[in-house]
Parts: sequence; structure tokens; C-alpha cells
Amino acid sequence: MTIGELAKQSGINAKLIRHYESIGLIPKASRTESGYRSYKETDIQFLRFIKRARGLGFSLKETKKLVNLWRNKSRNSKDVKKLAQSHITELEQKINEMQEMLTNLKNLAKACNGDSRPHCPIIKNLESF
Amino acid sequence: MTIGELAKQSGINAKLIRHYESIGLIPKASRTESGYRSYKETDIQFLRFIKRARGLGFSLKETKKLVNLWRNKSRNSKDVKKLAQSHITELEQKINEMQEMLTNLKNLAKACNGDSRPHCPIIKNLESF
DNA sequence: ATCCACCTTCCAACTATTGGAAGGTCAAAT
DNA sequence: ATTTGACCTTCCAATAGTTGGAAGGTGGAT
Repeated sequence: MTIGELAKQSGINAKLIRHYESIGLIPKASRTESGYRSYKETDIQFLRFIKRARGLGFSLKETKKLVNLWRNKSRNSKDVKKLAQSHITELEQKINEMQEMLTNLKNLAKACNGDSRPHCPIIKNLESF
Repeated sequence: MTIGELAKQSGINAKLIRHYESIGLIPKASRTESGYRSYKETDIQFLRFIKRARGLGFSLKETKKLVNLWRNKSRNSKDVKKLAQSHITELEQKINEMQEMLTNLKNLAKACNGDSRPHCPIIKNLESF
């Protein structure tokens, strides 16, 4: 299976698969005589795992840890949960930050006439609040 | 006023001020004979404006546009509002994405025992859902 | 004269992904 | 047999934003 086929099957494009290999997130692929990367069926599952972890917002480092836990048949679910929990906290923080930005900005935008005159509460607010 | 003093007054550190200058977000500072950057009082206001725009989540490009609108005494508040509105939309999208991640992850974490056994719904979910 | 805190520039790291350039390979059609 | 197009290879760079260090110059006080 070529990298292009794997990309199609996994939903991660070839460029990114090579990149993931280069940073050690995935192991080095075996090669054909001519130097093409060669993959097995199980690699599809592997990359899909990564894609899903990324889809939950895990960083590449966290994803790497999750992969290791996945591989480790004698893992403690505690360790997985801990990882998830800390990511949950991060997400909550970021959401709260952005939510606050959003609220502020919405209030400002509501107060702005949005016409052809220069007066603007948004600018006023940025000038000094 | 040196860059260090400006940094203290504006809340943007010296390194970043130099960087903002290098990318053209702020104009090139005048220099003393020995080559030190030299700033005026009004530069504090300027940098604070930038800091606030960043605090609302505007990108550096958007911030640059806001600076231009601020400078432009014959601006249309419409243009400011448009900028704000598109940023609001971006924020809402990102918040929604992250909120969905958060909800999914919370459900998985709740279902995970978090003990010393390997069974884990989080891993199960990543394997295939 | 020396010392410390500050300033200068340049280069690199971080996170994650994408893009291009320059070149090799495979399979099918001519 | 050769050409074409789609694929593969590596390497280097850009995106966004900030931070870090190295190597060296300057200011002011002791």
C-alpha cells in the first residue's frame, strides 16, 4: 500500500503522514526496492486513531502518549483518564477566554452604528477602557 | 524613553515590540546617537491599543487594520463593525468546535473508570467509533 | 576601570500544517 | 521503445505569534 492510498484510507494526507514519521509520531515505514514507503492494512487503523485524537483536540505530544497507552495492553485506565482530564481543563480555559472575548466584542459591535460616520465604540474601547 | 520603559508602560515586552516593528505593525522607532530606540509618550497609547485589540483576539493583520481605522479620522464605523463582525464569526466557530470536543471528551472521561485496569472507553473510542 | 542593567541584531525554537521545487518511478498508451 | 501523467522521494520555506539565546555594544554608578 502506497502512502497515497493510506492517505485516502486514513483521511490524513500524504504530506502530513511523512511529517508525522519525521517527528516520530509514527514509526518509519518500510520501503520498496525503489524507495517508496510501503504500508499494511493495520496502518490505516493506526492513522485513524491519530486523526480521532487530533479531532478531540489532543496535541501531537498528547496524541503520542495516547498511542503509547493504546499499544500498552497492561495500561492503567487511570493514566488515560488523567491525560483526558488535563486536556479537558485546557479546553475549558481556552473556551472561557474566547467566550469572554466574544461577549465583549459582541457588546461593542452592538453599540456600533455601522454607518458612514467615524464615531465608533469599538475604536473608543481600544483607545482606552 | 527606551524600549524597556515603553514595554513596562504598555504591557508588551521589548522583544515583542521589536518584532512588531520588524513586521511593520508599528512604525520604525527613531534612534538615539548610539542606536537605541527612542519613544514618545504617545507610543504608550499606541501599544496599549494593540494590546487591547490582541486581547479581544484580533490577529496581527486585523489589528493592523484596526490601527489604520483608528488613525483615519474620516473612517466609516461600518468598516470597523465589519471587521469586528467577521472576527465574532470566527470566534463563534472556534468556540463551537472546541465545545464539541469538550462535550465528547467529557462523556468519554465520565465513562472511564480511571483505575489500574486497562479497559478504557477513551481508548476504545479512538480505536474506532 | 569595572560592573550591571540595559540595549542592539541575528538566528532558532515552539505548534501544526501546507506549499513548492527538483527529481525519481510506475503503468498505461502511443 | 518512448512518452505522458500520476505518483513518489527529499529538502526547504511559509503560515501565526511569541519567546529564547548568543554575541556584542552602551549608560550610568561605584
